[in-house]
Amino acid sequence: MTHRDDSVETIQQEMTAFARRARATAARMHPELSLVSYTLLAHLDDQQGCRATDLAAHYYLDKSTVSRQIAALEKLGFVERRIDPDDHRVQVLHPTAEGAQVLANVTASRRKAFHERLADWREEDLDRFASYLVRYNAAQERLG
Amino acid sequence: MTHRDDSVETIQQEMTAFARRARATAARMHPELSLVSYTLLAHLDDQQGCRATDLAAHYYLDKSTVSRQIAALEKLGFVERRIDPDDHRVQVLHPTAEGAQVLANVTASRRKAFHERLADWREEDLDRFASYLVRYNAAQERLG
DNA sequence: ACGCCACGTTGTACTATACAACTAGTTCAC
DNA sequence: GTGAACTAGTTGTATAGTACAACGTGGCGT
Repeated sequence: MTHRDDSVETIQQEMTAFARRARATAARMHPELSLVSYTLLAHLDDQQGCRATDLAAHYYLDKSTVSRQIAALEKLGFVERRIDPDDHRVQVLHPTAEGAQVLANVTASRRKAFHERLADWREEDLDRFASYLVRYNAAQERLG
Repeated sequence: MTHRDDSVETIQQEMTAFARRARATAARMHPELSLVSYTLLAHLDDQQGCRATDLAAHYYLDKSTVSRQIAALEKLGFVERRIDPDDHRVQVLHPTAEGAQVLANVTASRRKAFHERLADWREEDLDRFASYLVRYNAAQERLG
């Protein structure tokens, strides 16, 4: 095995280990908003509202999955639907004031946890790590 | 927001994006062995056998979860149990020949996919990326 | 106007997971 | 040596997240 193989092996193992744990960790830290709901709600907030179909496309989720996730978020009062007046099939989804508030709290607390984990990293390393992740994810998206 | 904040934000987003997709991607590529079964089987192979309890501890899974995963792997003929003669509560788990074979195939194919994704990276970058991931995961383990 | 497409919901099924209650073996204190 | 406390693993039950297929409804092109 070359050194290159070793590195690839490690990346594979560590990414896998991370993936296995992420959901559970997120659930433990934020019982009020799962990793998925958080991601969807954050996207709505970021995009200033969008359609369920857009969420599904963006996150490679089935539309039925998104539909149920949104239904749950609506039931919690975190999301509201606005029927598009120009096309009555379309619902534009927006965070409610309460949803935005909860999102802000969870975001702050997640950010804090990440900062703790990365506290003793040099800025230069953080920078490189961030760009490697972006590059890696882009490649995964491109190659399936 | 400082540059440091930016980097942390990016790392957070990209790690989250990755986590969301990993399971589905793994399932699509290897329907015969889910991400979890793969991980457990690989650990057995690596450790030359171990107990269910060890798997649970190592992967932060409930023992019931491991019990069912192992039951499934046994049903597929990929794992066998050997009762510890010194302690009849204990089952030492081992991959079967067939299990080892399937594991080898999946490992090879996963490795290939990772190599493709990382094909155009310089060795130096791979090396750094690998060590960043190890460092990150260790920190997460330490801090919950 | 008819047929097709787009958006979303609902029925169904499956996987991964946790927690609690349980069985069965082991060890230790006395 | 016997009973209490512990450990390993299984099973019952519940929940979340997900996909696929069938469906209803609304809009659009010819």
